[in-house]
Amino acid sequence: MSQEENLQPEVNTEHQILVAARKVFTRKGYAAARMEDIAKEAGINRALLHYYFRSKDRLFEMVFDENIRKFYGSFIGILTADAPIDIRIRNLVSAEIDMLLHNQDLPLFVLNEITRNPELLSTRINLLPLREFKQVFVRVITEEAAKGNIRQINPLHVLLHLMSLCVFPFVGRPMFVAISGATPEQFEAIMEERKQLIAETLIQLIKPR
Amino acid sequence: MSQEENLQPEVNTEHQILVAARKVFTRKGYAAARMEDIAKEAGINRALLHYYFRSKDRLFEMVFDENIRKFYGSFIGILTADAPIDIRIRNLVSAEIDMLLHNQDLPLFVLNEITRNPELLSTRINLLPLREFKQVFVRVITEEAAKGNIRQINPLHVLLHLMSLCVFPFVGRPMFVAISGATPEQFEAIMEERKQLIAETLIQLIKPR
DNA sequence: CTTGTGTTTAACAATTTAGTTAAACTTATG
DNA sequence: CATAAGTTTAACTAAATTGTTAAACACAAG
Repeated sequence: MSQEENLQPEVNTEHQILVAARKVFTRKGYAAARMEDIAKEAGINRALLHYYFRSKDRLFEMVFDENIRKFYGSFIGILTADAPIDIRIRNLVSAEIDMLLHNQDLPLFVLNEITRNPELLSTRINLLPLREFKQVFVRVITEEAAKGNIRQINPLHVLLHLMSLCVFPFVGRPMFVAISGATPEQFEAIMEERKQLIAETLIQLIKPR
Repeated sequence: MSQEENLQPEVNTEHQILVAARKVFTRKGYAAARMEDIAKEAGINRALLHYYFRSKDRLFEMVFDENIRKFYGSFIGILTADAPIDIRIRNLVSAEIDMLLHNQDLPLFVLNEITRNPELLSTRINLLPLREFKQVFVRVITEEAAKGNIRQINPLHVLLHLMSLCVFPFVGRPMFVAISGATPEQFEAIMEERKQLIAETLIQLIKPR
């Protein structure tokens, strides 16, 4: 029949395993993640895990690829949109923080795995889109500076400001929660507030002097 | 004789082990650190490691305590000094980045271990000085705002800006290096530049509107 | 020289974990 | 029903790792 093939791709076992693996790997990191944890999370047993995916490394590879794409995925499009630079910055910050609010474990996972194993970036294709984003970013900042819309400034500083302000709160979240006593809801509210604050900070940073 | 006791505390084995453990744990994290690695780094063998420190956990505990103290240690003093607020901010940022340049693996280690095991903060004494720093910070910002030296702003936002801008580059360093191609020397130079940029950003953030 | 502390060597036990395998069971489909 | 793919159970291997132990060794101090 014409509807034979997978009406609900979410409920086949292979996909369930991938979802479970992403959750476990992203939360605990490669070293601390146990195949048993993933099996339990997926509601199956270890034997079936290896039946679908040969090894822990293969599973991790897929999760890492997906996660690193997600990590910078939200950045790329907005930057080259047809809008004034400060609008683009507002949209960029907002999109990035929205993505991070939905994937709070993502940054620590990505930064961790890259630190422990830099070849994840250098040997794989993973680096290319990241490089491309950086080039687009540098070009945009340089062009806007040439037009006089913003001041002359090393684009890498702007990039570091952007990444720092958006990403760090999610990496430092447990420490922030410990010292501030914020609940998850309060943390989320603070990050919503920060969207504006961060955008204003960045606009202030690049404003002609 | 009067000079019998330890003229060079750096060369006794116990201290050598602690230095080695700090290096290995801080670089690789608890889960990935091997007792064998620590022994090799200290130039001894595993048996002697257990002769001095009963277990991996005990060793880790000491390293963690030392590291978390170092992590916020540089913050505390400067904040209450007798100087205009923007001078204090400049000094704070400068001291913090200097500390991080000398302990580049520190932030990822601390944030990682706290994330994987939040009780490290909640059950131990470790949280107290951190809380104290936060209280001092909030008080200083609030007082300065009351005096009209700075604008009304949630001190937690200022704290997050400060931590984000200072700490993140060291957590994201491998990714930054991968996309920018910066050498270690260039990275260090960029961070030196950023001292001023970050201080200006923070001053701009709290400036009366 | 003797003694005790620090140290190495080497072997060992215990535990955890990844990965494999064979057999049995389930279930949808022809 | 018969078959095949999916799944479970249970046992297993192999490797890595922490921690222990006994014996020998080095060496400084009495």
